[in-house]
Amino acid sequence: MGKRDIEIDEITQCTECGSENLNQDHERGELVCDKCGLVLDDSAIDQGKDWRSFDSEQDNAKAHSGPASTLMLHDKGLSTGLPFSTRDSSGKNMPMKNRAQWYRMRKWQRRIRVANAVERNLVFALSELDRIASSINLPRSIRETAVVYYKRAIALNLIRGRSIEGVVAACLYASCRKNNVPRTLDEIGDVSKVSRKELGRTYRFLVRSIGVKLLPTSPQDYILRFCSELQVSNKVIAKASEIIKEAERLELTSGRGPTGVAAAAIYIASVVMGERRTQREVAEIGCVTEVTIRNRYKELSARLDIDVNVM
DNA sequence: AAGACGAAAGTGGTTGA
DNA sequence: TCAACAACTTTCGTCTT
Repeated sequence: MGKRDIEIDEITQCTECGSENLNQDHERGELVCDKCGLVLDDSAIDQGKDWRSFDSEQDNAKAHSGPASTLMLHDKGLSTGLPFSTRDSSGKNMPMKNRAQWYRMRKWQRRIRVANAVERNLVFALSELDRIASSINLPRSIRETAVVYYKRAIALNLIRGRSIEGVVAACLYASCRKNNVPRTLDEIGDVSKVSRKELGRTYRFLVRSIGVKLLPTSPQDYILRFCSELQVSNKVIAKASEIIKEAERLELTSGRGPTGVAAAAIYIASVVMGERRTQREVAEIGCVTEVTIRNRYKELSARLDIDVNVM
């Protein structure tokens, strides 16, 4: 019941994004924003004395002792290794019989440490995964698929030589695509700690290695999300997906970036249904440029006999 | 003034020799 | 490994509403 608890309770809103979904991570002593991942308070550790004291003399004597254990080391900095030696603790030569036992103990000690390393990797990866997933509001099922991929990646020893963050982000990206709720590489790259480029590289390596079959993304998969961000009516959504269907039938989508096609379809639909959004608005949400929207929508309107000017 | 349009040059990734 | 290539972006000037 230190005074820190009280101070933490006073922070109710993220200073960065204003979200009130704050998450107290007692293990790491951090107060974290669920939405953007900002650490609002990283010192939520009770820094008071370890024991109660009953008078001022004891108070001084019983102040903090030694560094706090830390999760940054897999064994919290507390483990002990067994040295390779043929002598015992008093410096005498060890009898043969004991050496074998000593050797076995060393072996198990090593194995336990390895197991801890894997576990620590996983703990770190899962927290990173949760951070990314919650900051872009990915549902639980997506996270679970991503965890499955990640565990497969560990089993295949793919992590070595790559960053944990990178592999985690790649797993999430793959999981999104697998579940037909695609996020773009940019969207995931923005909230993860790795560059878009590295994310793409890791992702390609990942799907090849763990053998997940991923179909190319359809623009259709983006319609709902983009539309809801644009706040257009259901009529526009229906129209947009109708356009996409036609476009796919006429093979106007192959080789084109799905986000560009989706954005153009939404733009056309918004104009046709009388709920015009500017190219810039749609472009921003679709993570493409206005030029791309223009190019796509010229192709689409030409082939689909939609005259945008008549309305 | 804001949005739409289009030309031109630049960028990053894929493909095939 | 390298060059060719298509898609896409960036930038900027012009036209339209």
